[in-house]
Amino acid sequence: MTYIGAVVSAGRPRGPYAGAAERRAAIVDAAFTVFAAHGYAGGSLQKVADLVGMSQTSLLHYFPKKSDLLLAVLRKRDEMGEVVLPPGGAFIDAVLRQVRANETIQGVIELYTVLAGEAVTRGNPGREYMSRRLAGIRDEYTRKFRDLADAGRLRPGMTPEVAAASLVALWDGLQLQWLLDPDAVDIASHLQSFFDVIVLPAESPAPST
Amino acid sequence: MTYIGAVVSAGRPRGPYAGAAERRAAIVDAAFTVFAAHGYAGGSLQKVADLVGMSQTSLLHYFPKKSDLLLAVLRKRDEMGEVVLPPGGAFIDAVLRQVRANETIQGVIELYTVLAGEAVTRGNPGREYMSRRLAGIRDEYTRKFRDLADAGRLRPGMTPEVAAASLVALWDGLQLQWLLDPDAVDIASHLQSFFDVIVLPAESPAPST
DNA sequence: GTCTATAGCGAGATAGAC
DNA sequence: GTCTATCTCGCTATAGAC
Repeated sequence: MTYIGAVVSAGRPRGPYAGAAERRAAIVDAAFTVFAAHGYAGGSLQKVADLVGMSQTSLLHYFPKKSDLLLAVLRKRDEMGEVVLPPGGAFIDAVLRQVRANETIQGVIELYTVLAGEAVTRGNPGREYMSRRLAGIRDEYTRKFRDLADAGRLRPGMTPEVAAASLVALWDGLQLQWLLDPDAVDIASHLQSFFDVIVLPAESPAPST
Repeated sequence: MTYIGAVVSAGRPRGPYAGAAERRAAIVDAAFTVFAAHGYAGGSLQKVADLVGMSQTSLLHYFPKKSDLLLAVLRKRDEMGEVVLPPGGAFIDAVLRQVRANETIQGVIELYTVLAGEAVTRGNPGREYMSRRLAGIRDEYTRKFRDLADAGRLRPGMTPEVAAASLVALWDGLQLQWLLDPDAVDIASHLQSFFDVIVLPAESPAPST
C-alpha cells in the first residue's frame, strides 16, 4: 500500500516518492490514449509504459493487473464526461453543450465507443461497470424527462423512461456514425431534432387527450 | 478462385474437394461465434480452428490472413441481417419484424456491436466496411422516410436524412443497452415509440404549414 | 488439403538486484 | 520504486512433408 497523502507530499515536495499520485495519473492518461486507439484487448501495457516513459514492469507496480488499469481509465472518463445537469428543461441545453464540447475531444468519444462495444464480450472486466453506468444515466435522464412530463411538455405517447433510454441510445449511436465518418452526421443537430420532436414548447399547454 | 457451383457439387457429392465451399462456410460460422464472444482483436484463429475441428494452419489455407476472415464474417452477417424493405410506410413494420427476429439470435447482435466498436480503432481492417455499411443503410432509410414525407406523414421539423440517421443510431444504441442488460430495454417497443412520434397517421392530412 | 513443426513476435506477469 | 531478466503463454504466419 502507498499512503501518499497531502501531508506527506506537502512535507516532501520533491522527495523520492513525492509524486506517486502524479505518476499514477500520468499512467492513466497514457492508458486512456492507448485504449482509445487500440481498444482494451488490442492495447498493451508495453505501449502504455512507452508512452509514459517507464518500463512495463514499473507500470505493474502501480496497477498489478491490466484490468485494474482499465477500471482506472473508465473512472477517469466518467470524471471528465459527467456534468451536473440543471433541473427542468434547461437540461436539454446542457446536453447539447456537452455534445459540442465532446466533439473537440474525439479521443474521449473513441475510448468510450470502443470500450462499450468490447464490454459485451465474454469475461470483459469493464462489462459490469458499463452496464451500471448506462443504467445510471437512464435513471438520471428519466428524472429530467419526468419533470418535463409533469409540466405537460412531453409529447403524448412518450414516457420519461422511453425518452431517457432513447436519448442515451441515440447519442451513443450518433457518436459511432460520427467517428466512422465525421462528415456524415452532426450529433448536436440530430439530438436537437429529437428534442424538438418529443418535447413540446413551454408556452403551449398540453392537449387534453 | 473456387468455382463450386451446383453442377459440380451435384456431380461429386462426396469427392475429395466436393465440400470446399461448405468447409469455408463452416469456418466462417465458427469465426462468427468466436468474434462475437471475444471481438476481432480478442478472438484467435486457434479458437476458430478448434471450433470447426481443424488445425489452425489448415484454416489459413482458406483464409490466408486473419483480416480476410473478418471480412468474410462481416459479409455473412449482412446476408443474414439484410431484409428487402417494402416501399412506403410498410417498411416500419418490416423494421420492427427484423428487430423481433434479431432478439432470438443474440450472437448476431453481439458480433455486430463488438465489431462496430472495434472498427473505430487504428488500422482496423473492418473500418471501411462498417463505415460504408452505415452510409448505405442511412441512404436506404432516407428514401423510405422521403416516401413518407412526400405523403405528408413525416412530422414537420424532421427531414428524411435526420430521421434515417436517427433510426440507425437509435437501433444500434438500444442493442448495446439490451446486450449489457436484456431486461433494461425492449428494443422493438422503443423503436415503435420513435416511429409513433415522428410519423403521422396515414388518414390524417398534413397541416398546411 | 491437411497436417506437424516452428519461426518470430509480443503479450501479461513474476523474481529479485539495486 | 525502478529496473533487467526471465517465465510462460498465445498469437499470426510460414515451410514443407505427406
